[in-house]
Amino acid sequence: MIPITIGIADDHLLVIQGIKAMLSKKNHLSIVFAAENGNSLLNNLKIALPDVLLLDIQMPDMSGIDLCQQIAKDYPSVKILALTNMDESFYVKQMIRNGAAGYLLKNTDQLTMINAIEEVMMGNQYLDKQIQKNLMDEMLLGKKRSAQQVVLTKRELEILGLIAKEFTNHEIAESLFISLRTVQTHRLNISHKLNAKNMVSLVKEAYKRGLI
Amino acid sequence: MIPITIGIADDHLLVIQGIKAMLSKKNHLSIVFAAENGNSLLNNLKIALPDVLLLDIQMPDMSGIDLCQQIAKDYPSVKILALTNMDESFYVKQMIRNGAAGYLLKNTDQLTMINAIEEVMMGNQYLDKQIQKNLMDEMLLGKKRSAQQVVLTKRELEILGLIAKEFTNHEIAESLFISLRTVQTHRLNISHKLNAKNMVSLVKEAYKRGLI
DNA sequence: TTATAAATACGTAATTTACTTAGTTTTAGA
DNA sequence: TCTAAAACTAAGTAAATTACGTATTTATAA
Repeated sequence: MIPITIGIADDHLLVIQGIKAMLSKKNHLSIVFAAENGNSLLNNLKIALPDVLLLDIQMPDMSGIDLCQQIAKDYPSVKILALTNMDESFYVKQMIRNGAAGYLLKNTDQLTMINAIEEVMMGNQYLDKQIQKNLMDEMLLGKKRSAQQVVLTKRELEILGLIAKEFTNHEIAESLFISLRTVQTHRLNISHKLNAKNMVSLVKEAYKRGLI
Repeated sequence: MIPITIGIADDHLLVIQGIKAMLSKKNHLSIVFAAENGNSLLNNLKIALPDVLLLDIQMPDMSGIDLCQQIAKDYPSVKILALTNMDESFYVKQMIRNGAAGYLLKNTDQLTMINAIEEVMMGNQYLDKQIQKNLMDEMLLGKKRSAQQVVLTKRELEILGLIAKEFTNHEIAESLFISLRTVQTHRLNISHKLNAKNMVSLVKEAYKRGLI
């Protein structure tokens, strides 16, 4: 078996320890670093590039989704394997689009994780079984297409985030240095994109997207 | 050091592995079981009672809060140490009220965890440092008298539920056969009770109360 | 029986939202 | 590099919602 170097990025020490424990029995897998936040991750990458990076989506200082995009661009040789609790297809798509080679859920077991690592190492894509099923269902049943695959622009997402923080339109306008009307327009556009009837839908969406 | 037996309940294998890894270096700590769901936990307890139980709040089949209450009642000798991501005071209070001996956050480190285990084993209460600070702040600053302390009337709760279901005030009025103005009054009263600035707070509250 | 809380209801003013149209700046692709 | 599309910005007007004060009728507990 070819040796594989692995980097870990997760804000929970417990999870890092768990990963180490799961992988420690395999001699061909070696962990070269474990970062507890986005910044530390970027610093570690400057020093040593792993073959595979296990990347959590929720990090204290920056979004794993953004990190993924940046790392895929700056270090294309690194295979990124998303490792997270979020099983919503929205996140999966977002990560894959941003260059992730695979998507693993945190309730995974040892064999699955090692398998996933080896798959992405070989250049294949790896998706968690449950995730695959969800995506399939969504496709075939054409179920809820709306909410999740709607792409909000950066600005819209920013404003949705502030709405979720209980900012009034006026406060949003002030904090972004734009006109109240512009905020209203953005908000309305978001509502339309999400097919939202009122604020409640927006807040629910904000929850789904981890803005709350 | 006195030997301590430990049970683990967490739906993430990774976290279980992490805990095991963190505790394995200590000879006086022995893990007697690790359950991945509430049912399995209850079964394990029938076989072997640990001194300390590390209990996650989020479980696939049942709520850790309910589990805590049940276990504290059925097995009062077991010291329950909540181990979770939820740092909201609502959960902390709920767990402590339901018989938990301590509350630990998942971003904990090895020393803290072992310390917490030993504290609750000795009959003391253990609260995560950050949690302690939050609770203190809440008390001293009298900030938000914290969700659950506010008592909503049956009607108010009913209306909050409908708001959360994206009903407009008009629709609520129709479905409850009351005047629009009455709905408005109820909504306003709820907002006041919750110290809510706008709909967003209401929806968040609805989430907290499990109405969504 | 009498306070007390809950549910009901309205008037008015202020704020927010819906819908439309449109100018300017970025971004991405040919 | 140039151009078309997308994103961001902004506003007019009408409709809906919300804030706040006030008030009546039930239940309910002291």
